Amino acid sequence: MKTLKKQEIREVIDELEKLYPNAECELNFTTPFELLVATILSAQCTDKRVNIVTEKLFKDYNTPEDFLKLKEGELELLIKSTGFYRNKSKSILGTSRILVDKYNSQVPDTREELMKLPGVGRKTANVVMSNAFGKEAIAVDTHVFRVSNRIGLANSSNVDKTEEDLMKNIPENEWSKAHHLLIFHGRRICKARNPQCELCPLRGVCFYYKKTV
DNA sequence: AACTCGGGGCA
DNA sequence: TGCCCAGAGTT
Repeated sequence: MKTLKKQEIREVIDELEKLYPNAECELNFTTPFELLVATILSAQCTDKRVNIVTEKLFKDYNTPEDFLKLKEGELELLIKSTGFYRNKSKSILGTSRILVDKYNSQVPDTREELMKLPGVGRKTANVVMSNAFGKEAIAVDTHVFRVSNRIGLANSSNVDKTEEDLMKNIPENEWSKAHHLLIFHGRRICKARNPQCELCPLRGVCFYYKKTV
């Protein structure tokens, strides 16, 4: 596998934008803190189920102070259907504690500070920076990783280097947009199993398609 | 690099 | 019933 040429990369982004003109974050939130909580909950869970949980959860709890009123076990019950609920409950409460104690209950907007919060890795930090603070970032989840390496926007076996490849190959003012386009494509056509290559406009340049033909 | 956490939707 | 889902922490 190699990576595409610059002109091909331009065409890929344009094609994906035509295919998904409304690609955007599908998690429901009204504040950076709500997005941070929703993104922690979204690990190995569909965003639809996260939205079902947060729709009720955020009615009663939408600030770090609110969540600190809950015991770990109480929060576990509220978020149970998102899976990994023990880890997520610890992460949300630990993060809430730090925000109240050190950040005046505000969510920091730098990757370094976000990644110090329990349960916040590079992917979650990038999602928050991009969708809550308008900073350009490429959050590499399973979809972005798979699709970009199949097509040839990246050529790497780990997510950190995939992010480096993407930042190198994609203009900085399009990082956040590209992130959403790759997720939409991964969920609808370039699926992990049985990808719908016959529906994909990127067949002409895609390394994965060339390999499977 | 491999392992663990996990309930719910869907075939 | 088996497989999979907008990851992160530990060993």
